[in-house]
Amino acid sequence: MSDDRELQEAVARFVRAFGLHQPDQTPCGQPVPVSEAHALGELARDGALRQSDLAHRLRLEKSTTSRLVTQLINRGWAERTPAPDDGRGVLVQLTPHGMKAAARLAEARAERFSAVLDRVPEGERADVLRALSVLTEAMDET
Amino acid sequence: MSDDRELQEAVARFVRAFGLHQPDQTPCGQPVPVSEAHALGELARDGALRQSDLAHRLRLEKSTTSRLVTQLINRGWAERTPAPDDGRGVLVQLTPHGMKAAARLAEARAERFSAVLDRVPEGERADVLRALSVLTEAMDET
DNA sequence: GCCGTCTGGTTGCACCATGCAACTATCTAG
DNA sequence: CTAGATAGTTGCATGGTGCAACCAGACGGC
Repeated sequence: MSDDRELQEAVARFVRAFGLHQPDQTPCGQPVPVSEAHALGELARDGALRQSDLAHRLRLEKSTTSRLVTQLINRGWAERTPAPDDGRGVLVQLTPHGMKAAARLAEARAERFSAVLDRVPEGERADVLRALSVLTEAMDET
Repeated sequence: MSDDRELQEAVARFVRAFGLHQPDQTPCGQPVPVSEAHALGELARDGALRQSDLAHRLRLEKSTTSRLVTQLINRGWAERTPAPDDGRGVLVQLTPHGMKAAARLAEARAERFSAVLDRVPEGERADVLRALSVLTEAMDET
């Protein structure tokens, strides 16, 4: 029946409404490319990461990740250090500057999402969060 | 409180899990660029559209939309005709070929989403759909 | 210790996505 | 009829991605 169809439309609308098309700024209005924002988020949360690990989390190809990290470095937000246990790998880590950038970003996100949540009827907020998780998990398994 | 934070993480994960990064194929596995897929969907659903109208729906700049339409035309999926009521505008419309492409796409989407919904516990499907709508609406108003 | 293979990264190449600005054609008010 | 708004097109600059080719270090079997 039409649950599929509804979900399709719902997702399509969601994607557009969220403004994920913009390549050079986050949907939250920060002048930071989307990919960099994702990377920044992971690095800020979990500290130093192997580049390959980062690629895996962001679901990006290693080459893309490599360039992404290079960009972060060019902004002075991250640095590469040789992996201690494996001569091939590198560890990526935020600089203090990068930490600040991540914090700014997080704040902007919080503001945006807070505003969005304000528009969601009080009683449904938990449902929305839960639904999103359920959906993501389901997509992950597919 | 941390509802914001949860929502942020949830959305970020959702975006990645859905694979929206891929520029040259839909998250549903079809070898069609994402933008074209969106456009195709609108045109298949509502028939002929003014290019500016399409731009508005896809939340894209008119120039981007213009090129997007050109690509559809190059694939033989759409055609431009002068707008009957306004000498400046053009109407964009799918060709039979485009209709077929849209149908294929819709089917692939349905398959993917059907698979996803299968992983969502029966009782929660309606909630998920509803939550997504609520969230989209909330984002729209922001 | 050596060789074949695997794995993490980097770089070259091709393509897609987007916006802004400048320009043309057309429409609309006064 | 002219000034200003609107629909589209095209040039230019940025960004995002993957795949393939290539390099270097790691690992296993002999």
